[in-house]
Amino acid sequence: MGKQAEITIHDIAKKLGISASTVSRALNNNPLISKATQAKIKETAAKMGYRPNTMAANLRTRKTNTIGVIVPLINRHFFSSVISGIEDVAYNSGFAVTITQSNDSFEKEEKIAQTLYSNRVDGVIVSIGMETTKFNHLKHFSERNIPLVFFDRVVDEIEAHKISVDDFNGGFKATQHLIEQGAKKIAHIGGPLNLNIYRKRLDGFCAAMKKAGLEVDRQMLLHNSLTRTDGTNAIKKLLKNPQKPDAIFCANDTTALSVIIYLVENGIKIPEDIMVVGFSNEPFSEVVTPSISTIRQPGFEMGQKAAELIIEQIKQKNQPSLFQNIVMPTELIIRQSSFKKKG
Amino acid sequence: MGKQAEITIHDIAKKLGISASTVSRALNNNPLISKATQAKIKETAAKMGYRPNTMAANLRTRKTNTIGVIVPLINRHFFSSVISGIEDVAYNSGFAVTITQSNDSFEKEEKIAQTLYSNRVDGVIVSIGMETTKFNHLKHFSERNIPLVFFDRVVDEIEAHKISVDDFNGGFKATQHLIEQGAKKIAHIGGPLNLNIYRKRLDGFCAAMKKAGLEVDRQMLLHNSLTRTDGTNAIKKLLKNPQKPDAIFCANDTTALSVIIYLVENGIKIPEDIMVVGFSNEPFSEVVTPSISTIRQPGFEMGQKAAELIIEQIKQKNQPSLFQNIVMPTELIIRQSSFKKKG
DNA sequence: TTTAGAAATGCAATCGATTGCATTTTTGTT
DNA sequence: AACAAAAATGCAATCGATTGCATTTCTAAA
Repeated sequence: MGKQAEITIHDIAKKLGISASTVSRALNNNPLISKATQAKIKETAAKMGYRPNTMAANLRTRKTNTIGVIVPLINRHFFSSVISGIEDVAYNSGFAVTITQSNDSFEKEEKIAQTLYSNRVDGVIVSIGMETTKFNHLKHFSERNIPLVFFDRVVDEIEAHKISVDDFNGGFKATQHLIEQGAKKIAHIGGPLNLNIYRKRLDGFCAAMKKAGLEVDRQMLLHNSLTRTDGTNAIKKLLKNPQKPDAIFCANDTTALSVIIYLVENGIKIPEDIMVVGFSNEPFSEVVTPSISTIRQPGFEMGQKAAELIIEQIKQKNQPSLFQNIVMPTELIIRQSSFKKKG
Repeated sequence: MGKQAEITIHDIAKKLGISASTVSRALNNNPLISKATQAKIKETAAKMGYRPNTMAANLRTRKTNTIGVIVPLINRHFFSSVISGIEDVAYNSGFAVTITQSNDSFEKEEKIAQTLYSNRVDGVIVSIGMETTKFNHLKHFSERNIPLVFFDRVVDEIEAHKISVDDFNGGFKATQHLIEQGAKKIAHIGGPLNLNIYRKRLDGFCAAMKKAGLEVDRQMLLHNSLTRTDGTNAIKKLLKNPQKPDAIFCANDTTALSVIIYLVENGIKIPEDIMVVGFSNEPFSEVVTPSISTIRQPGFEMGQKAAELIIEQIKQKNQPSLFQNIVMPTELIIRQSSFKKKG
């Protein structure tokens, strides 16, 4: 088979009768090398089919030009949007991206973090898993001056750049909208409270209720993992209450979808009997019937921003004295599932 | 700041008064090392917070334990499912995964391939972009004995393992189903014909038509990039024909969605006036109204299989004499957009 | 033509782990 | 106790590119 030998700078050097250092410098556009020599070296390198061995360079320079990314699940629209944004910016800055998924398992998240460290990634962008309540595996990075950027599911306990959407405001706007549409008994199906995105959405919900002088009924607050099944169970539970809700704010669109499907199946009218608002603006939200009112999260842009921040940190070597806490604005998208009348 | 120095096997060796080779062997569970020494070394390594430097090992062993993945767009349900499947298997076999997206740009695909090679990934899993008609950048891998596995958008010209769904059969089943539902004038909105998945879907379409003794009307065959906009333009065009279709087989769900939305907006009844079938089973297809009949593609499983195949190749070093061409079965999912009566 | 200074190139160590081969230590047998 | 065989450990080269410092070559002014 065409078992081509691997070509190194030494091969090029030998062929041209010069030293490897000169070849290395020429290929890196080092101005110490004369234009003539550089041209000759580059030409020969191309002709010989030379491809630099990044590992060797990495080992020597102690840089990998690689950004590690940890997300709960790649195959989720929001996360894959973020990844896409990260990849976009990283690629244009000459960085590779290593993607890993924790599957919301703490154990896997820890192992992944170790692997990324062993691979000496230059920086890590992470959104923590649902089970994560300890953070040593992540502190490890900042302790070693390896830039860390959190997005969406951020960690308060660690100093780092953080990018999140305005979950509080999102929860607030969603709830206020329901109130404006005439809701009085609003339920909330939220996520695990160890994740502050869900705490904040809940806080926003409560704040809007309080502002409107409405009571938050304990029975109307449910928390689970926000899967399709969880959503169905939650709506069943809510409908068993003596006090039935006239509106539900779900902490994600998946749950909202479950709720809607269950309600439609059981002949309960949306939005007339019960209004529903979700969170995240998943692609299906727009096209389902009734279409789901939701809070838009700019995933791609968050990814871009995360990559920009981490690359900036990587380039300026030492940790910045001031960490940014970027809160992306949320946008309420009103669709059929909650639209009765002009607010 | 806690600027921890990096710990190497030499540090461990020095602390224990032994040689670095012994430390290296102990950490790699080499049986040459006595149990006692090994235990002591591992303990000390843990205590000192040692983390292996993968780059150094990689350079020496000429392996990276990394799989490169090239997809057109990460942020697409099918592709992110595949990636998720790849990551799943790779992680469990100790491989890292570097993900890149070509954005369907040939230029970017070429550069990405170079970068992956420079990073000396152990293997590459790829689904080519829409613009790709030349393959030197990919042949480069197989010529250098770097395992290559294609999925979905495979390349006939290169010998390698290939994993695709049965696009022909998918197209055939979709069309046959429409015929069974009473369609006579069936249109097809397909993708670029340089991608064989779209050629095969078209072939399946034509075969089913021929089998039923139906004519394929040239006017009823459109090809574009299958975006939302393309879909809308295509349906507009089809409706302008003197001969209007009574059914449309779309080569992906996105196009089917565009078609459906346009038809609904214009008061054309689905499936009564026009039936629609898509391809891929995107998450929205199930929940849109009318729900979209489609062909299921097992993305996650394809990713798993791709990872298994490439890892197998990587481990047995030399290229297999026989390349597999795995064709995953497709499944027709009948939903509202095409269901008039029992087939 | 010299020669100082600038420009270009080369030497050799380095990054951290691996590994073939040599050497030392241990074990078991007589 | 002696010694061969087996087990454990160490030495030193290696992977390929980078880079501080030394050396050579070139340029231009005297």
